[in-house]
Amino acid sequence: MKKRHFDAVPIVDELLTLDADWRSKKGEMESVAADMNKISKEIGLLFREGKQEEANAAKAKTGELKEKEAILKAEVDELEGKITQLMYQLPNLPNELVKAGKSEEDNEIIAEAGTRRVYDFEPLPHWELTEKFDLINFELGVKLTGAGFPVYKGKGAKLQRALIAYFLDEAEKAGYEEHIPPHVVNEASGFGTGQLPDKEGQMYHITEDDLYLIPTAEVPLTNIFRDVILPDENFSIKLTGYTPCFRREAGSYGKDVRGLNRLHQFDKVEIVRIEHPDNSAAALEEMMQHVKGLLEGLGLEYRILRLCGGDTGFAAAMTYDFEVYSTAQEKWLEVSSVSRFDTFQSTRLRLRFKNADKKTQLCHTLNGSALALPRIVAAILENYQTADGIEIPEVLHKYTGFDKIS
RNA sequence: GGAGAAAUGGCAGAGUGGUCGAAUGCACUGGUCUUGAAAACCAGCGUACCGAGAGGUACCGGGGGUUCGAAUCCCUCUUUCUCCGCCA
Repeated sequence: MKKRHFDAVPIVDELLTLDADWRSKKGEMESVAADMNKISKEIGLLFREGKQEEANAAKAKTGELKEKEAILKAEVDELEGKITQLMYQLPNLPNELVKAGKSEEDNEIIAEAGTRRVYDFEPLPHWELTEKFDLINFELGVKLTGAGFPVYKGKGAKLQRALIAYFLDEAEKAGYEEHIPPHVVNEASGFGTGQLPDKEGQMYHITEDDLYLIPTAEVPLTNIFRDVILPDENFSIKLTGYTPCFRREAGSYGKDVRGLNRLHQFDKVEIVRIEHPDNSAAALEEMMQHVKGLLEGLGLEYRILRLCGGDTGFAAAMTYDFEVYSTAQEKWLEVSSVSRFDTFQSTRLRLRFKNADKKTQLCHTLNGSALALPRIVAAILENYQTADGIEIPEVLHKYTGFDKIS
């Protein structure tokens, strides 16, 4: 927890106190309940035997017990509520590989690949390219909705669709089963994957129906397995799905949000895995290889970061970020985030399996973007630009039907 | 949106105030029998929590209520089905 710069000690101390209190109160309550049940049964017997007077005498005794039980129950409920509240405030325990650190400056770069594009002309940033070739209209999005909701047009739209198809096909080849989930979820789903209550303000909330627009397909895909007990320990569940993602992202500003760098609505193909705890590390590795494969397929220069404690999300035990280099903006853009959650989500989801001893045990969950579109589009436009147009990476040709934008 | 019906264990399906955590069938697990299998027969077979254990508590869609006692009665929400309306 220290790695996160999160002081868990006061919360844990309070939890321990509350828990001890809860145990004793609960024991007391249950013994009162047991007495009540016993008396009720006796009354039933007396009535059947026609002993009205004795039964009524027994009834008289219950009043006090009943009252006592009600008081104890209220106390137990209150303690349970407090305990749950506190537990929700505790982030996941970072994996041993995760280094301590405060912010993104402390993240470790663990791999770099690809070659830097050099230009014999002055490269344009993607927001100028999209305008020049009429691929994405940001102003139109403002008119229809607001900032951060661009309108993709013509070859821009086609490129978008091609990338989605490419990512989904690759995911399918890697054994992930495609799903098209709802784009709106209920509160229970938000809690299941840990967006609630931690990221309450990040999601669009439809108050009238108490539903949330999904910030990622992770939420509906993983919640498919909420309240599920897998029958045995021989499982490895791999899901994928394309969805739009909606994020309020309050408080961001400046050049970081220019163009496609940060949007309120964007497209993403997500991969999700439900794994046996012993297989969690291997699954994470496989997912990394998968994402690498996509980036190499697209011919983009990228690097992989292992996030430090402070930058790792609340729910994750370990996260690897993939960034592609934008030559025109001269900066790294995050295009994927692959995380293992260990039992953090499965605890909230009540997602378990029956182990060899027939005991229920919590599964591990993992997920990753494979990939998030807008910044990939930005990188492709910028890195594949020529003096008079934009080339399309080879792997996309069969999806776009064209190999050049001009 | 309007009218009606329903929600019980993995599934099917009894149960309308007390001995019901819940009949029965199927499925499943173990055993007998068999060279093996099937069939038949016998036994077992929900989940969570508290407790060292004995045991206890809670759960019959969710929440609340009536009662000494609720699967059963009342209120409410959700979901499903049927009919009507509307609709891509």
